Amino acid sequence: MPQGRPRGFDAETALDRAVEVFWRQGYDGASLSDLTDAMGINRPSMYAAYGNKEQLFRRAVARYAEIDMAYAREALAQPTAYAVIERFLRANADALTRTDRPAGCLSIQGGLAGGSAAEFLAASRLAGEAALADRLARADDLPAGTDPAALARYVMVVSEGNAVHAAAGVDRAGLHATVDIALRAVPR
Amino acid sequence: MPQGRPRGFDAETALDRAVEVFWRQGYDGASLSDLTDAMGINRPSMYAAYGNKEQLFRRAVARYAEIDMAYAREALAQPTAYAVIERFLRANADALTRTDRPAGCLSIQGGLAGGSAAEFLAASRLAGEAALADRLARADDLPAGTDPAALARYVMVVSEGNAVHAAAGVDRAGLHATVDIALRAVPR
DNA sequence: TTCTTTCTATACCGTTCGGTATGTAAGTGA
DNA sequence: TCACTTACATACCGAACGGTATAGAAAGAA
Repeated sequence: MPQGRPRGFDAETALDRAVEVFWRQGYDGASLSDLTDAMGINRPSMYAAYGNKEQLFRRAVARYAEIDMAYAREALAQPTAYAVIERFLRANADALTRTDRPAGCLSIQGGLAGGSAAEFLAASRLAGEAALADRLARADDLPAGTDPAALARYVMVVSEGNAVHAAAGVDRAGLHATVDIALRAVPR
Repeated sequence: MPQGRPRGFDAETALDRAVEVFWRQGYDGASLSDLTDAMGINRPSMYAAYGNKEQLFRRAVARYAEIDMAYAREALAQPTAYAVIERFLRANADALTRTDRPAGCLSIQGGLAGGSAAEFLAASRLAGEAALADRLARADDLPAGTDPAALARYVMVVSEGNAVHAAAGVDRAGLHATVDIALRAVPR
């Protein structure tokens, strides 16, 4: 059977551009024209390749998790609970203030109020929190009586608060100063 | 000079309804129809009374700060730095999970990505942070070497992270458990 | 009552939204 | 070379957006 004309753009490269637009403008704030302009393709190509705006967003979030949140998986591989948390919060502070990326993080900037995008992002954040709680529960170096789920939630709260601050323009040193204080609450 | 027909609604009551809509749906997510329906007025009355959507939002944020963030001013009046912080974070956790109000806080739900609403909210949050930093700088019970601005930023990070969590459905006990941990980082 | 002023109601404005129909260009397999 | 399949480009769709023109209704002052 004939193959047909091949696609004239790279789907992953175009997705990377979409990530940036959603990151900077949020799900609702990113119009199809904004997206397709940045992706260098036109509307029907986007619909053919990704489905619709919401599916494009989900793909963008998955790509973001794979690329821009790789540091989180590295942090989970640290040997002690304290090292996991410190590494996560430090790398998070750096990721929130990369000069070649929008400030803050896609999960927060994408949208918090109403809509399916907000629900999807909230669920994925809580999944990350659960993964951290699992890792902390498996650590053998936490003091007896430490609640791994509560500690994981605290760490995520700090990272989300830092994301809000980064989006408001607080610089890298400011975020790390917050991490300095936050780490004092972590048992070791 | 003649007075003209008096307004048929109470401007503050209508504003309270607008606060709820913005809180639940965000600035962009709240359409004029959503707003005027909830306020019980029609479009021209809204424009005559408040100016336009953005000015209505600013009035709503001011009203929110006056009513729903009164706890913050009470917290600043506590006698010691530690008491100020503990009271603020506890009352914040309660405010984020009131059953008669949307979950989370208007300042975060209103919008974080792009647009003048996000900038306005970010500036008002930083103003609150500055007020807390001022109060902490005036405290005489903080250990020498404590940076009041950094500590204030940490406290705001925790409150913002908790707001994100509350919007994602975490309950009051969960937020207070985070505050339990967060307070361990506060010098006393 | 009459005049003046302001509020209210309806209907509408141009623009932008997410999404799609349609015709044409560009490749592959026979 | 020809048939076939798929991608691309343009132009368009109905709906919803923020905002407003216009006309009628209601109150106080004279």
